[in-house]
Amino acid sequence: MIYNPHTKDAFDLLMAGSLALQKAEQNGFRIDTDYCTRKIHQLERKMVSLEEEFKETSFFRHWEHSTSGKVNINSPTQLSNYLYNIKKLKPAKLTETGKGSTDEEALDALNIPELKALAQKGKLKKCKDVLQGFMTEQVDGVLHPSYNLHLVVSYRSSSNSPNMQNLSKRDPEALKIIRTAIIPREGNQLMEVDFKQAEVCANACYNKDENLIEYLSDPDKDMHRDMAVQIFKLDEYDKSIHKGLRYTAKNGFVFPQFYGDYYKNCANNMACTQGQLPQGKWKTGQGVQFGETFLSDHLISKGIKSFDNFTDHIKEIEDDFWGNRFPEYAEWKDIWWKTYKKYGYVSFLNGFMCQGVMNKKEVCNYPGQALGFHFLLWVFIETSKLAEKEKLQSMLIGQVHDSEILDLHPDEAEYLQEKINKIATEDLPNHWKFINIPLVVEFEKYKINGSWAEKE
DNA sequence: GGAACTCGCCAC
DNA sequence: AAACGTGGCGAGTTCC
Repeated sequence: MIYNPHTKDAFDLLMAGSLALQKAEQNGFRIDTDYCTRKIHQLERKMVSLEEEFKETSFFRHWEHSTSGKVNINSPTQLSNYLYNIKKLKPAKLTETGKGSTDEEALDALNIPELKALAQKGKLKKCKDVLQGFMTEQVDGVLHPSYNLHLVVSYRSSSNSPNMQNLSKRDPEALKIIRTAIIPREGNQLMEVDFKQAEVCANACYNKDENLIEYLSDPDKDMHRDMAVQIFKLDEYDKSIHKGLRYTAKNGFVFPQFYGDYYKNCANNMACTQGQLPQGKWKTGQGVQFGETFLSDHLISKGIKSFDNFTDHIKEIEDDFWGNRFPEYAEWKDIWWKTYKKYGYVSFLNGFMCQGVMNKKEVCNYPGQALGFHFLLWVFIETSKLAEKEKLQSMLIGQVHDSEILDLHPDEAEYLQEKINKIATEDLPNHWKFINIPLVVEFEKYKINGSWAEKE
């Protein structure tokens, strides 16, 4: 993979970008070191008791008894060997190299209650490791992560020492443990500025799909909602009841499809992993509940009576998705792939290019990933310039692909929100004329003197 | 005794 | 025909 900015504009974006990021690295994230120390000890105590609980199970005693050396309960290799070679259990799934998997999903499928304490200990250990990482990296109570612009094939950024781009957010318990450690400067508050659907917007700039543009331009339209209605055959969408199904449609169908996944994986993920339904024929009272209804009862009432029925249904939806809903997007993928095969490289809208050996999915995914991040990088640079020019007390401290994080002085909140909104929604589309959809940013503020776990 | 690999899991 | 894109990191394990 060879890639380089091949216009001055692209070169300038990376130059200005690295300077703005350097400034943010220098500012850094303030952390509560006393909290980290306390929490690490507390987590260690909980881990010890969970480990003791696990070691009293007959499951563990049998594992120990049937192993020649010393058992390391933290070793996925040893666990895999015990479960699949010694006990001869059938793995629910295999790893990349063809061995029996011991990830959460695979272990859940085995239905061994004794493993629950072990899994819980693993989760706490991950949290502890993050907090310990913070303590290792902090200088006078401040984290100075590195943000890299030169490491990611798709032109996104990466972060390390510590990685501030993968802090827990989905799991509420892990979110609280980890993000309570991140605090603003005295009297300040943390604020995130997020692009709404950055990568989808970026893709629309390339494929110019009429219906996709319509979805992104009309605030009342919502593709994830529409897909939930279609996938689960809802008579009408009720936010208070069907929010979870919308989430499943978004993360189990729309995004995987955009990245190149296919109906079988999507069906399995949505029905089994997220919907909690079994592989075969469905019975009454199975699966996740929404409102008063079980998923199995609802789908059966709509004529989808088994996993195989559901898979056929998702196959039809996939055909409809690319054939009728976003046909120009599908066409763009083919043209884009042909262009790459003809010339051996592809040129991006904002002056970057990539060449080298790539498959179709890579070739079709990189432009959107790059541009989505470059929307943010452009805003980041302008925000940084603004803070310097106006000698603001607020400071940029980090970035997560489509969002920027500020350590905000409350007196400057209103001013900055107005300015950043203008930069993102007016100045940016003015700078890159190929932007063919309205860009939207959302602001999330956290409590004054409160941590990154306490929304305002 | 360290480099390289594998696995699992967090984010977008 | 096959089948999810981009990262970082820790721990365990294997290779040299």
